[in-house]
Amino acid sequence: MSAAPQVRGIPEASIARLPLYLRALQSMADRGVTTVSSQQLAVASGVNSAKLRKDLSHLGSYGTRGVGYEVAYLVYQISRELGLTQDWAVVIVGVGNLGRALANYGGFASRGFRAACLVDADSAQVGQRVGGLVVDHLDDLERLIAEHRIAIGVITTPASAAQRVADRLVAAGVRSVLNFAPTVLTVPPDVELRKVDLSTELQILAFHEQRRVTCAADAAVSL
Amino acid sequence: MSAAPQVRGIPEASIARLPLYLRALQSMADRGVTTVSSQQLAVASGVNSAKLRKDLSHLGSYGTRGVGYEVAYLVYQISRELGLTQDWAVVIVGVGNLGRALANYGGFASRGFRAACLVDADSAQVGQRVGGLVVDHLDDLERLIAEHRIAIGVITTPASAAQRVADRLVAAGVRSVLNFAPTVLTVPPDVELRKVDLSTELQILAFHEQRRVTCAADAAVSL
DNA sequence: GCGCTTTTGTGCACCCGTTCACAAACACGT
DNA sequence: ACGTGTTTGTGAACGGGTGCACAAAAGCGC
Repeated sequence: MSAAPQVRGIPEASIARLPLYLRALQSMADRGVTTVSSQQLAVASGVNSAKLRKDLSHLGSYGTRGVGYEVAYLVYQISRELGLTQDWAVVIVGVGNLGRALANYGGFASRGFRAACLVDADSAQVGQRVGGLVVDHLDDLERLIAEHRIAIGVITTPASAAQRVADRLVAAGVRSVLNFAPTVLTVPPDVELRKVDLSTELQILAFHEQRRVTCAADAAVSL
Repeated sequence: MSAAPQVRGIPEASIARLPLYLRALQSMADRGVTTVSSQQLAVASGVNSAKLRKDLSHLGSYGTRGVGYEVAYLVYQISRELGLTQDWAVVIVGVGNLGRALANYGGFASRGFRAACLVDADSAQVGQRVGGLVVDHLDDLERLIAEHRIAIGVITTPASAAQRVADRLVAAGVRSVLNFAPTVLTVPPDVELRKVDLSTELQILAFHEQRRVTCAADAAVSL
């Protein structure tokens, strides 16, 4: 196991950017590009080139000075680092509009993820076909997680149900949760929880938008 | 204009947490809570209490020492700071699964946002009713933005179309963009761009999940 | 009016992440 | 074989954010 230099030392911020680099690299590979410099890849990823080099250096010295990086090799190394060389089975809990959108989302399968189960608490939804899958009932969550070896849980329920669902996912052994419900979830420290929050993003935009008009008004007054 | 203490000095990280506090506060208000301490609100928001106090102090001294904060007043102040006392008109570009989900999402209207327009490049979609709105054609984007006084653009198109859409939004005067397409967008520096990226979030989870099994394997070897 | 308790607001030290700038390393032409 | 030009990898300075710990302030009971 000497292949891993310092596996545990990669900063979280670098990890969050690796998917970005990977996407840019795959796009380049599709266009037949075989070699790329840190400068080019940085522009394509929208980051600083020094930052990019430092990020890549965390997974090893895979570049050649005076030349750059070999695209295919870098794709492989990043994929391996992110654990995308295997398929991860995902359960989507909550078959509302968003759950349906995710189930139909093509980006899953192409990137190492597979929507293995869809569950909902509403019996009227159970049995429906959504994105090539049949909706199961929430009651069977634990059984489905065990049978399909689910590693990742995605919560697209209303906020009121999200914490209960999270608790059940964790109790059933899921240790990676992606939450779309607009609420704060509490999970044990060994569970990785990430959240995607639409209205928060919009509110941040609204702040900047309002600050703009406020500043404009202030400037008008001071003229 | 002496009401604004230091409008321009609020750190971005604090802004990003204000929506979180606001949600917790509104939930408390609904339950009839009138006063809250920084400790309580911090727990409800999942943050450190000192951080919360520092965040709130950026908008003024709205607390009472020995007592805490008045919920209703804090809701008002945060809403005002975030610019949620007015309604923001939003255009959703791209009526795929995700665009539909957003158009039907109830969380918009309740939080100061209004999906004013839906547009799509596909003529087959135009004229359909989605979430109480009729889909317009992408060709009319500029006219719709002007007529509806659109301030915020949401991009839910395929990645290949996203940059062109962003360019048109910006050219039509939109300066706040929320991008769901899995691609890096380039906009002028005075445009506020935020992104929500599903597959990136999943890939970050996959990294931690894989690291877990790697560590477990390493531990097994060293035993 | 006064001391006691509670809670805010904040100075300070620490840590993580970013960016600059440069030496080491490699390819390539001659 | 050797100099030249290019690009990586990284040391070091910098900046922003976080959390501790405490003084200042407000309410409350007596």
